[in-house]
Amino acid sequence: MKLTEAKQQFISSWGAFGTHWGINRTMAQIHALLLVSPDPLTQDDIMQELDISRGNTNMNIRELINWGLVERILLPGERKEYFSAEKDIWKVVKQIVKERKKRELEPMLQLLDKLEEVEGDKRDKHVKTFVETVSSIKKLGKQADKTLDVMIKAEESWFVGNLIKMFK
Amino acid sequence: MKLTEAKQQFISSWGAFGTHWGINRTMAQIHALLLVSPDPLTQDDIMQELDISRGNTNMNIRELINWGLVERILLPGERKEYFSAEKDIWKVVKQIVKERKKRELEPMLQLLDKLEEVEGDKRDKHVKTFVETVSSIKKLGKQADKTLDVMIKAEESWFVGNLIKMFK
DNA sequence: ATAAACTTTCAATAATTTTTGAATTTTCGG
DNA sequence: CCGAAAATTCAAAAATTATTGAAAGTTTAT
Repeated sequence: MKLTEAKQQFISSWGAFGTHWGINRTMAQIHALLLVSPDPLTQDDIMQELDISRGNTNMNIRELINWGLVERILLPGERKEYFSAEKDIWKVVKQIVKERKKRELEPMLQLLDKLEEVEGDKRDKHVKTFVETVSSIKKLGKQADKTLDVMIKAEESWFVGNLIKMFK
Repeated sequence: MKLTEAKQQFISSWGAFGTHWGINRTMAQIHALLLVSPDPLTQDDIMQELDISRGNTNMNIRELINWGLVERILLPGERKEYFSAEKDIWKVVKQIVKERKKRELEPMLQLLDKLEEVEGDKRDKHVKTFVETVSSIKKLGKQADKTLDVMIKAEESWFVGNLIKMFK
């Protein structure tokens, strides 16, 4: 397979992958393109490669920057902004985990804390099932939260090493 | 907070949560409703509680059954089908992990295997960056795949116990 | 201060996804 | 086997989400 074709496939399937994870196709595609580009690209480069509009490109680059996955690079003597993606995949994964934890897991745990305190007689099976369900989700969620905290701080080698030990 | 309100909030936020994970709102809401219902519900019960159409209800129940999160229950002497969700959250998580691994991670790893073999001179920085990116994603993906396999087979107590040890 | 180069915004439009509900098919007690 | 009850299908409609592109805003070199 030629590089051009391989690149296309990578970008397109990274995009499809993204949509299964609540990330929009274009954002994932821009990320993929930057991941396999040896040098930083401009907004125009990206527009051209992916054949998308200026506004769309701009919006999604900004979103990638918000997620901490892409950085803006200013080359001395150049007017244009360049963009480059973090290439260390472990860092990328940690960054994504960190953001999703903050945006999704933490608010969910807060809500569950509130919901657990529902009024009503625990002998009523509706109340009982509700509280039990909420509590058990909360319990697992809290554990996940702690685990992810450790992961976010960990070096890849340390983390993988420990996982391997665990499975022996 | 009253049970009715708490239930509403739980269902609605579980639905919103789902949409961040590529699951449609209604499917997640039906799941949430069944999770907090002490007894199995019929299609009509679900339609009524969530105020959605028959077709929609049917489609999403079937999808939940495909995911292995809900089971069909036939009560003796009853014509109607009843539905019930697995209440053990650890089992639910394992089931979701299992399905997503099969549907998303495994195909991605297969693709990366192919893309890694791209033709071209490794001294060309475009080729080099492409191969390096693909390889490092593949490496991490394979590790994740193994870890998830262990998790899928594990008992909650064993798994959590080991995680705690790891963080000491 | 100006103008060219570049970035950002956002209302309109397009594409995609979800939902509806009526029609069809299946199931099962009698 | 019949008929009513329940389940399923699917084309059309609605809702949601993504994309465009032109206009407005910024920045920088001179």
